[in-house]
Amino acid sequence: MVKKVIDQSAEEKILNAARKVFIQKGLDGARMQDIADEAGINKALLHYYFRTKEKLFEVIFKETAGKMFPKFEMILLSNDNLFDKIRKIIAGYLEMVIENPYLPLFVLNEVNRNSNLGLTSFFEKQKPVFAKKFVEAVEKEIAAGKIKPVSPPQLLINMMAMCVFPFLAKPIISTLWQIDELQFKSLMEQRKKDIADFIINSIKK
Amino acid sequence: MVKKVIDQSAEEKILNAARKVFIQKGLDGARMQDIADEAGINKALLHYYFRTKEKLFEVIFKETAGKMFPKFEMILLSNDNLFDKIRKIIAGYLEMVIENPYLPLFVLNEVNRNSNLGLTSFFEKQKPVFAKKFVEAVEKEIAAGKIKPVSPPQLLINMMAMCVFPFLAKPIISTLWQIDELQFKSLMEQRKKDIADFIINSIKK
DNA sequence: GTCTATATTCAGATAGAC
DNA sequence: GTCTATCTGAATATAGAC
Repeated sequence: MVKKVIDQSAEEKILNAARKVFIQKGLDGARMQDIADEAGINKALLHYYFRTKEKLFEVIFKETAGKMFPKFEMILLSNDNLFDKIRKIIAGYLEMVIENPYLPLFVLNEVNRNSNLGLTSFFEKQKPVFAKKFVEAVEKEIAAGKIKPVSPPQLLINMMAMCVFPFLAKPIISTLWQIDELQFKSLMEQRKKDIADFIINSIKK
Repeated sequence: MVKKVIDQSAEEKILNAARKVFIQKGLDGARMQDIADEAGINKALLHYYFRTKEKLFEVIFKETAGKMFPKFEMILLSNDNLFDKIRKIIAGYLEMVIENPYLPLFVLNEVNRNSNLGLTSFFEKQKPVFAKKFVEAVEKEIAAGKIKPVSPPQLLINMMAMCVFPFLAKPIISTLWQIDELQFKSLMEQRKKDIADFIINSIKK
């Protein structure tokens, strides 16, 4: 049987709807009815495909969390110097967050939940590869006397913080500086360069 | 009638319990039964004092959000130079977050909610005083040629980001770097100095 | 003011026809 | 596979005794 490409299968419709609703409202705030409405089908079908709300959520979460740790290994393995690596990581990461502004709060909420959905294991898989390479890259430059002796974990935390935080605090920032949607977006675009400069200025000798 | 000081009034017990439960689980995740249990009283009394769950939540939220914008005016009005002001703001802010590690996620969640509890107005009250003084302090130093020409909003975002973000991402950080509760705490203590240095290194000429 | 018992509403999940 | 109708449990909220 030929697969239709124009309209989505029920399962795809559900996943798209669930993604939208869960990311906006979180696990507790989301309603199966909301998801069904969004998908244009009925509640029963959600359970037919995914059995329970938690299982459906888990699918969405795992898929989503994957986006938060993009393919940095490639950049870290490249021949670029550290500063260029940092620029590329920040640009790529900020790009992703600009396109998925609700993603950070969604992931952070779930990660801070008590009853963990086995995502600790998810991040543990990423750890050895990524963290180790990052530490190596930084320590090499320190040893070479190119940058100040900074703690690699602190540096990485700062990079992530500056990319992600403004999207978490968007309502506060918009109110505080009296800016609208468009101005906020241009502020974020501007950050692509600003953050990298900020970081590099701070660590270069 | 003499007021007892040893044990709290029912209302105080409720507020303490509600604070704890709401901050940990959020509005949607919290259960009135949890709050009643925590307070050592029964559900009916919650409604007697606060009518609805939403009203109780609102009380807790407003009280809590107040802590997030501490008394920076005092520091900004002081005779310290900008670098010392920055050091003091960061130290004070980080201190507060270390003592209330669940507070940032709680506040950011509510602030990002659609059906706002009138907290936009809350932040609007703080805006003119704080933001204006901060801009003035930064622009003065730029004009004097003491620091590089940085955007004050971006600078403030960066400061807040570096203070708050590690507590939002604590589970990720702990897993990524394989550290326990104690090590995390000492990492955060270390940040008090690190962040200020990081910022100042980045903007000084 | 504080409790027990109960009403009410709502949401997740299932049964069963088509 | 997809629907309507329904069950079941849970959570907010109220009634009413003490």
